[in-house]
Amino acid sequence: MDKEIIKNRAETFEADAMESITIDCVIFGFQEGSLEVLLVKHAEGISKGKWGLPGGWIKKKEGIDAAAYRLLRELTGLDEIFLEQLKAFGDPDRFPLYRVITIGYYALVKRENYRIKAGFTASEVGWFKMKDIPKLIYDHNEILNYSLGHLRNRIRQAPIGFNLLPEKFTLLELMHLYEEILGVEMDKPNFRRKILKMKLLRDLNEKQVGVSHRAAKLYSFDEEIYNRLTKRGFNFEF
Amino acid sequence: MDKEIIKNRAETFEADAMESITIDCVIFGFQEGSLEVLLVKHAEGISKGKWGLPGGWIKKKEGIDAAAYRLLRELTGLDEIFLEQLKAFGDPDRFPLYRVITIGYYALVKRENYRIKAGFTASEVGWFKMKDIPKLIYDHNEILNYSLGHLRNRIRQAPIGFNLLPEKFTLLELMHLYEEILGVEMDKPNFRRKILKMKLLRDLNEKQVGVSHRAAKLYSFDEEIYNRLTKRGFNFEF
DNA sequence: TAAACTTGTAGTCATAAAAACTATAAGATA
DNA sequence: TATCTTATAGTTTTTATGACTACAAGTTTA
Repeated sequence: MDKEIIKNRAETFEADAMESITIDCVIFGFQEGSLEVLLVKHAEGISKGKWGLPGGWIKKKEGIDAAAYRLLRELTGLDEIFLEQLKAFGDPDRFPLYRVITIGYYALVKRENYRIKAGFTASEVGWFKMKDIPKLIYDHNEILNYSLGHLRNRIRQAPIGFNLLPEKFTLLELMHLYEEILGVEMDKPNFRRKILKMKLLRDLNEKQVGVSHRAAKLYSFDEEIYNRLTKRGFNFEF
Repeated sequence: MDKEIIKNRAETFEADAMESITIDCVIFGFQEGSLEVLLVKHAEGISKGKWGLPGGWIKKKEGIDAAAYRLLRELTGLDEIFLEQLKAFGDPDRFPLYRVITIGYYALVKRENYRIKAGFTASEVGWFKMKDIPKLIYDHNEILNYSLGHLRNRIRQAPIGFNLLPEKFTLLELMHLYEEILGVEMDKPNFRRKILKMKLLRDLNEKQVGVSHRAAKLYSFDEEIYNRLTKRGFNFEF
């Protein structure tokens, strides 16, 4: 997201925002076994018609994390989204018109909750599978690639993958999530054993409904259980 | 490093630099079994007499990594230092006078090579052991704490610890480095076995000299070996 | 010069984790 | 009832790890 675009979108936006520094956000979703990213198509400006990461400006009295949360809320209508900073991207030529440094963030959203906020001014918004990512504006492909690498590391060291799944999920769904993100194949029984031994999941004593085969048990991830375990020295690792 | 400080140091510095955004760098060293950090004491400005991380401004036509390298070179006289970005720190109140976002970096230096560059304008520069870190200016303690956590993760996943050791080192020295940074005790024979099995180190067929006990073999870390292994799917992990 | 001491290096054993695989259970569909 | 699909349980083999013992190679001390 860069200056001119926002300028065209909403002139008032810029007056109380910091100059030369923006936020860009990689929003990951997971659907039907595929990792997807939310992109926006720019309606006007020098990048008209091109796809890019959603982003925006930081207000002068607003922390950078707060700015990222606000942007996400404006775009998706969702609060309480998992969001973390990646790093700053500051190549002097990354934006062609003048110098802008951007701070990259990545978010994980449950697709079941997601809806595009009405009134969003970008001309189009869409989910793209990782293999279908087009050429993006500026250095946004670089930011996206970096975020994927970061996600791969992070998902193995902290239980953040659950943010991409529905509230209730089966062990196989969870495994498919790991397979997709890490790009590996896993063994069902071994995966079950490993994740269950962590005693991290809440067994809901419920089963899938409406599937045309034996229904699997449903589980949920409970932050409290995780915090309790962590205090005792438990260390999530996959 | 924040605006006023630099202003007092060198008026000309600011003219070609970006506004509202700085770089701060955590420089790690390792000596006599202790992890140390390089701090500078500010000579003038509102933080006069207080210790902080070395930092500075980003020139308008300079990439952020390049700016960090330049700063490091100005401060230490060293090129080819291991340097990576941490993340941006952007609390709206982090700097009391006005809004400044800073991008944190961390560097690993070989103390054997290090010398403080003559003519550096900060009144004092010094190495501090982690347990002796004083209260620093602004949010620099937060940046430092974050960098230590990051280093702990990073050193277990990539062979970067070698940047803190002399060119030639013994396995015990390497083990002590890991013990110090990770805050754990390790078993000598087990450590040897694990690191040697990686076939990552170059056996120099040399021994320590001038030690008052049996001399240990010297090894060196060779980037080429590592790259070769990595291509074959090898994954450093400790 | 031998004994004692310090640190380096090699090897063993027990345990735990991971990977590979087999088998069975629980439904749904034909 | 037979057959199909997916869930779940269990076994075996291999590999990594942790704890520990023993010995080697030098230095220092008596």
